[in-house]
Amino acid sequence: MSQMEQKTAGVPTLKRLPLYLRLLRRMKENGDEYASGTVVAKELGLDPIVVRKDLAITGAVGRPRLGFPMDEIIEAIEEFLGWSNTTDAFLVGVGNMGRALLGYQGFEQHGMRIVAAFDSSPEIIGTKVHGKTILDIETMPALAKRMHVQIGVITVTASVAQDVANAMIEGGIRGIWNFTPTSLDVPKHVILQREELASSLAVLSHRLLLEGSAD
Amino acid sequence: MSQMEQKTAGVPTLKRLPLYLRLLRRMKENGDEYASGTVVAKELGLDPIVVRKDLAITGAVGRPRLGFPMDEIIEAIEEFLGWSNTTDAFLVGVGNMGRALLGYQGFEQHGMRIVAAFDSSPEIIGTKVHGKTILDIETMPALAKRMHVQIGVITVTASVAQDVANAMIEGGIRGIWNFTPTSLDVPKHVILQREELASSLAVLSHRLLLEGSAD
DNA sequence: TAGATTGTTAATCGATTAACAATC
DNA sequence: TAGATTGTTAATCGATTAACAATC
Repeated sequence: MSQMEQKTAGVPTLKRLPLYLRLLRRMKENGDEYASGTVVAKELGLDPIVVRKDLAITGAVGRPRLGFPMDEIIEAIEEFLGWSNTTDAFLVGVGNMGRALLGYQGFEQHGMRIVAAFDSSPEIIGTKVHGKTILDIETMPALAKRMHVQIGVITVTASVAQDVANAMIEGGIRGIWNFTPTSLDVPKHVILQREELASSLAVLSHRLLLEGSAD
Repeated sequence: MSQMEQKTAGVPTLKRLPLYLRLLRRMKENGDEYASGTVVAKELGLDPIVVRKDLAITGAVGRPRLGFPMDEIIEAIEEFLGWSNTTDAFLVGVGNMGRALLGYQGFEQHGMRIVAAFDSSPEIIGTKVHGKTILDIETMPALAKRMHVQIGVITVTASVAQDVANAMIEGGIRGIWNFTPTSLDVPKHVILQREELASSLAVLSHRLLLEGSAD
């Protein structure tokens, strides 16, 4: 229906939008009918101007003095992120991290549903993890193609991550969420999102160091 | 011994340093004696100028035509991040994510060692997870103080995250790595690092949306 | 009206990108 | 010497911060 042009946003803005969304949903549960950028900013410890700009990019229109009507602003963020409908995902690699992600209930509120999980180990294939039967990795590309799966989550050992990525691409997967410390090579139409725990730790470590030496 | 001033770096640089470090360690294993910014950049898909600037900030000095002596550059990065000695950490909340992190072997190569894990559930306390006995959360602050633990990893349910953070601060913990979707309130001398899976998913989702609508 | 908030325009800051001299 | 690479200086780009008019 809406033929409107999808605007593009910078990465920092995109990363903050889910924080707003989570808070706004909670405020809605509490019965609030409007949300002002000021309140959102204070609640999340952000600058109000940042929040206002971020919300503006979603196309939502606020009312001076009141803020944004709750349903409109929530829908605007969901629409902007493509979270109005959840996208199907496959997960490959049922180790520690894979199990944790399979058990995490929150993804559906963030636009993604893990519809199947795969592994290569005969001991794991066929077992159930968090209610999902683990399938043979060999069957993954064909199944991805048939089900038009868009997102692939990689939680295997670093050494086989590239092979798994290749298989996902063969299956028509367009977005890869990589939890391994491997730099993947993919065609440029495939979108890569790397989850790098070491990077977070580096930021934390460096700040601890500075803080400690400030005495 | 070295009285030198610790330089400060921007967040983007800090996040890239672990990628360099991992690659350089692998190159060293392979017997390489020098590493040039050019090679590192190509291997990781980054701009060579970015790599050069990032490496410069660690204080390492390269040789024109050759690059950086392997041992010197590795040590410079480790030193800069405070990863020459591993820092002790406590983990609180042995659910899906907590278990995954306890099972992850890689943290010690990134400056952190989880020396104990805690939970509040009587069914879990006393059991072993990945070889570590789970302790009662009630004992955590005193133990943190006694052991001078610096880092606290929070993997509990969102609703109790603030309580756990408070207990950690009571125990003298200076850096908190928060895996829950809760905005924590902490004194300003405490360093917060939030791990927000929804943010990564937002970036991926938005790009999928743009790519898809480009047809 | 008075006042809080939106939305926009301008200024600042920091990161990335570009250009190039110095060096082994 | 020739050539690849470092290290530095300048230019560009984008994000954050500041200022302020418009509005209900």
